[in-house]
Amino acid sequence: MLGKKFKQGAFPMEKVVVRQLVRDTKRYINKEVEVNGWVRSNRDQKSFGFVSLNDGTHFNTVQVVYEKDSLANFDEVAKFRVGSAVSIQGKLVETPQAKQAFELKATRIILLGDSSEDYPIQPKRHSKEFLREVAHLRPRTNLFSAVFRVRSLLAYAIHKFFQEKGFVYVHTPIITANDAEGAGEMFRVTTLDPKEPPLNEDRNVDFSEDFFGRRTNLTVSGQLEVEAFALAFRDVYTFGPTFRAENSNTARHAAEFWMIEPEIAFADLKDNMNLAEDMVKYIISYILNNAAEEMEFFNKFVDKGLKDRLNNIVNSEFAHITYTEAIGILEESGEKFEYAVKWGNDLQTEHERYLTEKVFKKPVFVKDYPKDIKAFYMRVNDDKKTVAAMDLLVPGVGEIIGGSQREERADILEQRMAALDINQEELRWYLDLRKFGGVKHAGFGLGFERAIMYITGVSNIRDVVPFPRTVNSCEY
RNA sequence: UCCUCGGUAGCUCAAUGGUGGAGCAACCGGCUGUUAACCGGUAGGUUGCUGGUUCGAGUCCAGCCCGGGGAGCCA
Repeated sequence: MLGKKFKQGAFPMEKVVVRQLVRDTKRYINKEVEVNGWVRSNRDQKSFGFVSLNDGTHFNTVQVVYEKDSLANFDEVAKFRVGSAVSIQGKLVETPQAKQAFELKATRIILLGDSSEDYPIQPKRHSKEFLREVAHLRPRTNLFSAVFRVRSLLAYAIHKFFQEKGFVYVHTPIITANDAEGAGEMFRVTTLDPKEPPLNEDRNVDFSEDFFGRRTNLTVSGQLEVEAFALAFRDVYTFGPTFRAENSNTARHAAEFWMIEPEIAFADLKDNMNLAEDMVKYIISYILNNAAEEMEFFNKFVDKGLKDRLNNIVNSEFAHITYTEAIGILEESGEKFEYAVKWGNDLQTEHERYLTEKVFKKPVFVKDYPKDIKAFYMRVNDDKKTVAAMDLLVPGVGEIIGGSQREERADILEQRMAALDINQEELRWYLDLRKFGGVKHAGFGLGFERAIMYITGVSNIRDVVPFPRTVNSCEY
């Protein structure tokens, strides 16, 4: 439909979107076009005025000039409020001396949808906290227009990266019967009546009466399932929603978020880290090259060092250290940490930030963590004390990727599950993968929103999710 | 869940325990090139809720609700 010619009176007029005008300006200069969009601002004077028009197809607005002499409904147009939807016909002209490269000299302006006096989005700075309360309107602001366009491009870049490498995209289930996925509290999925659930002989809720005939939850990770596909397709990835019912109240946690989980067979931890580094560099490059206006905006108004930092990452090798080396660096740093640095304890946020922001000043992989602080499926190293796990820490956001080589030796995996009191019957299928052609394999999870935060500089996860779900908050 | 800071006009913020204000937005008017336009005017308030102290509470105290920042858990 867009770009198609249609009859307007006796003259054909091309209906265009702002993206076309920006990308292909020369083609439209001195031509009559029609643009539909929403008014960002309207500044009228005695005999002329300016509308900043945004149609959502590009970060930029188009300046529309309207004059009393050439517009029959000048007086009405002068009163069009911010947020109104309008249709504008006019001639595109170059404006070399002005702030913008071109503008639209209107010949006809029609109000398509009025915006009432109490429209909350004003042509001024708003706090992000306020805009969260009007999540249905905030995509019309510069910041959120840029964030959500980058979100879309980033999803595409991730698919592009994996598809170009021949990875198979796997839709792992959203509803799962595993409650041993090992990543925190889960949301129950049920059709039972909460007021009068069926009870069994022990007067507990009888889940055999439930929809699936058993207890089910929303997934906290597609990893276990995607391992099955890695052992059939070799290189695979998931990219979908994930749900955690943790009572986490931070700028980096949401109850519903998206995660990318590649899994590669015939591959070890080193291959896994190489893949993660390639992917991070690829998606950053893609956004820098395909969202220039948005990145310029973030660099100017959100984080002044953003572009330099991202360019630096694309062009530098990520640092690699072992957990044990990390502990050594922290112990010798002389820094006063709130939490004690001790081999066997997990690294705290303050430790991670010190490593990535102060010591290396770039992304750093930390690998070979003590097995007692990591999940059952991670491969036990030869030292029997550590597992082949890795976290990628980045300045500003902290942990963005967590991954591991998986334990492919059935006997050791069973020992680990027994030690951690994990029900082997429920995960029989997972153990089967080791029994029938099991090979070394590895994978990681990338928090999609954390990647967006890292690339845009936006520091709260609630501002990179269209309609965020967090503890005690599920509006819209 | 814990620590911490905050809640005053639609928004962003002022106001020593003593008559609640400003800028922006809205509305009315002015202005021949604005782009966070500018200039003049008008309107706009149960100071988050409940209770307490006081002659008097936006201000002090208690409880609750909501939000920010930090921590834990993690992606």
